[in-house]
Amino acid sequence: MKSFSERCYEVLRKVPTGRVTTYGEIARALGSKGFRAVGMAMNRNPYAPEVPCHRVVGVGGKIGGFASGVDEKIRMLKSEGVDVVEGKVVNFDKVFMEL
DNA sequence: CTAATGACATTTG
DNA sequence: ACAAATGCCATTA
Repeated sequence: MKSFSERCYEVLRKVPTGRVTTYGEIARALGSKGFRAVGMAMNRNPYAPEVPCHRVVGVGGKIGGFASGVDEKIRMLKSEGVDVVEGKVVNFDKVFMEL
């Protein structure tokens, strides 16, 4: 029996480079509305490079937060081709990955 | 087992 | 449109 967090990692690891998703989508994909619980799992993130937790943003493409710092998260996204301005993802609708 | 917390989202002011 | 308050779920103390 896998914990809720592992479930998040499973779906999140499906997100390819240059693409982002939201906490709500992940929770919805798991059949739950615990957006916050998803964030907790991301913060722990035991599967560092395997699970691209930095590709998870809030609704509307808002970056929200990051364990290593929001700046680091934005930097990684930009490095993957996702443009971020003012802590928000540009072209969010285009980079958004629906689960 | 109960209480408190958090990388959110939605509803009010 | 922005800021603050409330509600939600799972995890941790």
